[in-house]
Amino acid sequence: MTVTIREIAKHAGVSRGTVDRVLNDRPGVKPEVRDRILEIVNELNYVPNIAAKALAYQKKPVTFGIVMPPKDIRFFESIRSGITSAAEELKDLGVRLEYRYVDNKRPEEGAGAIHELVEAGVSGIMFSVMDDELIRESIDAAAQKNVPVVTFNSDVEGSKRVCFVGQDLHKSGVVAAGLMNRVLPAEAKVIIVTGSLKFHAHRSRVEGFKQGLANSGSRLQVARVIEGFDRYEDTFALLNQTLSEHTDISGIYMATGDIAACLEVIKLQRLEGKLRVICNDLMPEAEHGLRERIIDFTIVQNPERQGYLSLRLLFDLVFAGKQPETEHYFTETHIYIPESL
Amino acid sequence: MTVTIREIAKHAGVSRGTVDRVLNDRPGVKPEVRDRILEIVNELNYVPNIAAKALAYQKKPVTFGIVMPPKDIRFFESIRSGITSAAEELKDLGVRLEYRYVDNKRPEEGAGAIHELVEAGVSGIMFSVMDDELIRESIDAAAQKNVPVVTFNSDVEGSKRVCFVGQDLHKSGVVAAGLMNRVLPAEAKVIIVTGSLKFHAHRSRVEGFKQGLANSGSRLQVARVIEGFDRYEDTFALLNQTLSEHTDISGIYMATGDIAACLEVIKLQRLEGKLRVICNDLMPEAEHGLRERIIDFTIVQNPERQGYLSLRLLFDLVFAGKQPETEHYFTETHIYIPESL
DNA sequence: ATGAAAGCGCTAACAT
DNA sequence: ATGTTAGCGCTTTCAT
Repeated sequence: MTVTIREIAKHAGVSRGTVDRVLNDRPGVKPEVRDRILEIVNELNYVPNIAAKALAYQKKPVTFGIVMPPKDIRFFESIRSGITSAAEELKDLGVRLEYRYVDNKRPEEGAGAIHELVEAGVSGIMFSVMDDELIRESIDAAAQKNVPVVTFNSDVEGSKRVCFVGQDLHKSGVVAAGLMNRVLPAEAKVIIVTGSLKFHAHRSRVEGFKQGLANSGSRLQVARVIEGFDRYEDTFALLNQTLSEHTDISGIYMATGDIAACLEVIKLQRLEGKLRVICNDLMPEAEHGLRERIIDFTIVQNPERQGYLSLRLLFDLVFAGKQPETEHYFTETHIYIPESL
Repeated sequence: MTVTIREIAKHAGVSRGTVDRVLNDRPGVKPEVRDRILEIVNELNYVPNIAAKALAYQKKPVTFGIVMPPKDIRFFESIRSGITSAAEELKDLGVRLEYRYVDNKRPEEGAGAIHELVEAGVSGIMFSVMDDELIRESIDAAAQKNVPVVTFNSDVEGSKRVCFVGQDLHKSGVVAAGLMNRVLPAEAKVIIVTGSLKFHAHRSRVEGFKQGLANSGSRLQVARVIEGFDRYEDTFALLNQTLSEHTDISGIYMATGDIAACLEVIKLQRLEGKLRVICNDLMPEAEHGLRERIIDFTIVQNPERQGYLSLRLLFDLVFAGKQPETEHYFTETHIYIPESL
């Protein structure tokens, strides 16, 4: 027999309305009554019926806000598709989505979006904008008003977000090292391309790679780490120069940075097939590089799943009161070669 | 405004009960009325509300039957975990599961299970038992009685199952070839281990592998294809013999077969690290081989997803009347190395 | 502070 | 053959 609100009410000798008030933290119940009801709820192991809840909410659908970089950022496409498929499943349960696209470089936009959404009465927020003090405050303010925030893809550490869903950057570096080990001879030299070592996110992959080499007792050498600052020109110039100067390089790990620039340099120097190249993610340039057989492997961390899971976690929290089981949800690491496309 | 049954009824000038009868193919409606209602349903683009449906079904929960090999078959563990997580999501919508574990080698058990489940009144069946005439008949009989069957992991071709969810065996072979190409020198020799070339499923991977080599213009040579009939002894003996006779082999593709046997032979001949070994799936032996660095890669096709998707498809079909979009759903192909575990 | 009752959209049992 | 109505479990509004 499933326990319903009616049951609880009967046991407590009150009306269902009162039980509902208690369960949803609404005011207007004497503390002692509230306590007694909560006790019974626990004792009887009451679990709300989602279908009934969804049906009752029909008039005033539950809305979740989503704050992320603009649509034209290709990287977020697959995350969006994951969100969409979760939304598809939850549509039947009356869940609506409200997107806010903000500039990653302007924390005030992200913070503003959160504020707006909270004012608009959303029941939860998915958030993916680069870490910043303004944003942290904004998330905490939302938490204060009982609007849970789930960060995805990039975390806002130290904030009161309920959890983070994203990649394990360190691990992707370790995996890249593992691959290099398998495709290169023992003492080969490789270089790493990253955005900027100042950023934790960029550094993680580089560190993972180095640690991966160390852990496996590899004798591969990292000849150089190039910081391209995610700009085409810088990446192109530095990589071009490095490869000209060091003709004994046999592998490149594109940890972060402009893949197109990397591909161009390789073509320019006619190194196609002579270098083993590993990059991350399945953006169009990476796919292109794979198909052209310039890139050997790309390491992907299930972005669809990131989107799907974030929304699902928010839903479970809001609808079923189910707290996330961990603070960090990492999506699985997968390796792609052209044949697996 | 969402279109409800009430709306339809109003438009058609009938009662909601009648509309319900039409929508659920229940008897007792004049054909002309039925047609008119269906017309209106289409015109107004009616979509049933899942939450309401689930709530109404509360008394008599919808049950899906699952027929698969016994629990002790490790391979099905991850598929089961995928089923479980879908079931978790659907529990709130009143979905119940009824498992039947049957011997893969005894078609009559599988056929019997389907029959029983249909008699027991399940609303749909997930099925994974090896192809056979008896089974085909049983699936068709279920279809006749309006009980949809989704096959997963291994298909029952030619039957009236609504769709199949599983691996793309050919593709896994192609990917294996792609990997071999990258880790072995141009003219190296490899051998393939399979169960029996008589079985379509076993053959597919082997063919995929060969075709993968051909397509990429590889000069790798397949020195031999060994049929181990999925038995430890046969696999061990044949592989041991082959590797003794051909000392110029530099790679093994374990397409299908006993991985433990393969690992033993390699250890026996002290070939650890000298051979590049690629296998499939993430069973305990494969994991073990990966960690020991005897197996270089294992190719996995998302078994959790197979379980999850099969149940979800069944649900969508039964609850929302959503027909599967394709007859074959293939899960994604992923490559694992020890570092990605 | 608490109770009673009217839905949310659909199903099923009962009436006509 | 078709209409009516009482739930399914929860929320919310209106009484008390």
